[in-house]
Amino acid sequence: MPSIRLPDGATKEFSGPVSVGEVAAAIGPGLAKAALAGKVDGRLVDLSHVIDRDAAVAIVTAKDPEGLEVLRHSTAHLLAYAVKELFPDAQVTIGPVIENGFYYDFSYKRPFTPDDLAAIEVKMAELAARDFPVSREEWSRDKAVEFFKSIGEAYKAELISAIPAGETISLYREGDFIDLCRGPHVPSTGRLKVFKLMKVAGAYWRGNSNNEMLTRIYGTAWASKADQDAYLHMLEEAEKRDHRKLGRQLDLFHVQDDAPGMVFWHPHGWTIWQQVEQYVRRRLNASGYREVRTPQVMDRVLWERSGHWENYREHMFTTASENRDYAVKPMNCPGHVQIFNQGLKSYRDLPLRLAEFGACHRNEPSGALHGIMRVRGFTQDDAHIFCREDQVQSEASSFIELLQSIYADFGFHEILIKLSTRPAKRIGDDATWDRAEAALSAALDAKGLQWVLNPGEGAFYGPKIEFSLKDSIGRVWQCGTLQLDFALPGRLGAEYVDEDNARKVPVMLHRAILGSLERFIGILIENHAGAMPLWLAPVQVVVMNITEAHAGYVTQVVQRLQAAGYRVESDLRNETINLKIREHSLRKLPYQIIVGEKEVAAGQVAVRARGGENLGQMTLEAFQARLAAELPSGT
RNA sequence: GCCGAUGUAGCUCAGUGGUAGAGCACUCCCUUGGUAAGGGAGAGGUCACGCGUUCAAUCCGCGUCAUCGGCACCA
Repeated sequence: MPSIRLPDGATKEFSGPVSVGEVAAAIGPGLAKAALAGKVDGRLVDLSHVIDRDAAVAIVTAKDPEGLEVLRHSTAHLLAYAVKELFPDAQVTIGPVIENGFYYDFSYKRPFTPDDLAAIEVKMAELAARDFPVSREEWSRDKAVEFFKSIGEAYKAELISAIPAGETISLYREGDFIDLCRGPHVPSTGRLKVFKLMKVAGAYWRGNSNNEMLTRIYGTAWASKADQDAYLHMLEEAEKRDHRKLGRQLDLFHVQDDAPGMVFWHPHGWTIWQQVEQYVRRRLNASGYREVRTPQVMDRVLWERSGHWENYREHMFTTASENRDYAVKPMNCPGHVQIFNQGLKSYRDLPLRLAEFGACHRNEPSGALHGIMRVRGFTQDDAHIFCREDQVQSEASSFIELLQSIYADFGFHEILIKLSTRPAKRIGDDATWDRAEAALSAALDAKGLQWVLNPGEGAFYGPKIEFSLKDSIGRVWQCGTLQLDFALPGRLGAEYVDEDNARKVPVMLHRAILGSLERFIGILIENHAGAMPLWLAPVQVVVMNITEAHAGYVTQVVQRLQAAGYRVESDLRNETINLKIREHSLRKLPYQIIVGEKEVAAGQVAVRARGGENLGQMTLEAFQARLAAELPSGT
């Protein structure tokens, strides 16, 4: 006599064991129709799951996040079913749910083509329309291994073999297709109505690049056509703010085949760069950092001492001259230690904070390159803090404050923090790691910050904090980092004289706020969809005339604004005002000034703001006041 | 690096085994126009690069390079 408690607090009594689907039907026919799965005492189960005792039950529909997951998972199975129908000798492997959809990896004698994808999608729709029931079966592990081997599914057999012997596993059957799965699934394939296959890609078996490459098919699935259309529309919008596209359209930078992974910055792009760099420079100077500059190319021997030659040799660009081998610097830290090493340092000199807009080169794998976000030549807003161990916490603390303040000036207010602790393979004794991890977590806690622990993910030489920011369309970018290093100062012979007159090795903190300037500017471009805020905009104001007669007045206005420090252009072309406005609007300039008969007569300017808002006529003083008010105070 | 796709005018893209096209941009001429495209004419390409097949290759094959989408990598 199970008594079923529903989420709204109501209870329903049943005279005997009852399935989740029957509970849904007892609540109402609409719900029974919408039901995809159930939650019994918090556990997600199939609609066919039978309840034989008192329980809390919730009916899961496509409106619930879990329901959408079930839908997507079942669609992944439908994909596998369709592939097996069309390509019987393809082998299935895994097919999980991911953000916005799912994928399924197959092993097949040839990769699938976009044409195959279209055919598979048609087959999926056909199998869905036939509305096969999806049923759960429980098998013994050994029987399942035997079965999948017998039908030639080596990968599935391998996956199941990894499950402890004697355990019962679940399989799901729909039509002629059966697959290992924890479930739950929708009750029948007819529930799968809104889906689309997106792309094919290669992926390594078990994510290991030593293994064979499988063919992965990505798809998306939604509760309604409207949801899917909205998602596809969002993808189109995201494509429009692609920094590579905007970089070309706005004439900011380019890359070309002759220099893969290196950026050619054009005047407008470089103006943005300079605003960013000079802003960060001001903030660092005001925070006790000393800016330095170290060589691009240094002798192999130095890289051997630092350990880079041994560990990262294949990622370094090298060169040679007169019987000496050199490497182009992939990091700035060894150079900074050389500066620290000049002259005997006292504990009174610590903490010593050396900053550099350091241009580094790393020979990234060709497949990793991506616009200006992942490049081979990049510039870090890098700095190394040499300090005593007892200064780590306060240094970490003031770094975090600086980072938050800088992110806020760039308009990023949501910051995600991860603390990565000691990995299995590491140097340094456990007591030192204890103190280091405690210092970092204490610095975070003292600020009341939310952070997540990333156990075992620290560098071999010390724990680290990673800072990620969320952009205007919700994407997360890891930018800032703070890493403790117990190894490098010692390897490169850094030491200072402490109060007790003993020579000691300083602790070094590697830290960056923006990370790579190339990448950060790419993020800014995508975040603002190319419409940079006034303080970063390459051209802040354009002044244009309506006819030739007003050209002189335009030039005066431009000169006055330039004298006030603004980045201003004139547009005196013999073109219609409509064309000029259109072109400068497409360039996403913050302000356009229009000068004609009326403005010259009144000694004023007509102002048009980005977005098409006509602000009407005003004096140049009033316009300048408006500009000044728009610049963030810290910038 | 691995799998797949792509590479044609400055840009966005059509196209064909037989001397290569559009729109925009560019040049020149006309137009002096008040808040998102005024009109006309013209110029512009080693069809990524190399080697093959063919009477003939931008097109077919092989290789290289780069870009794009993933995977792996990211000190």
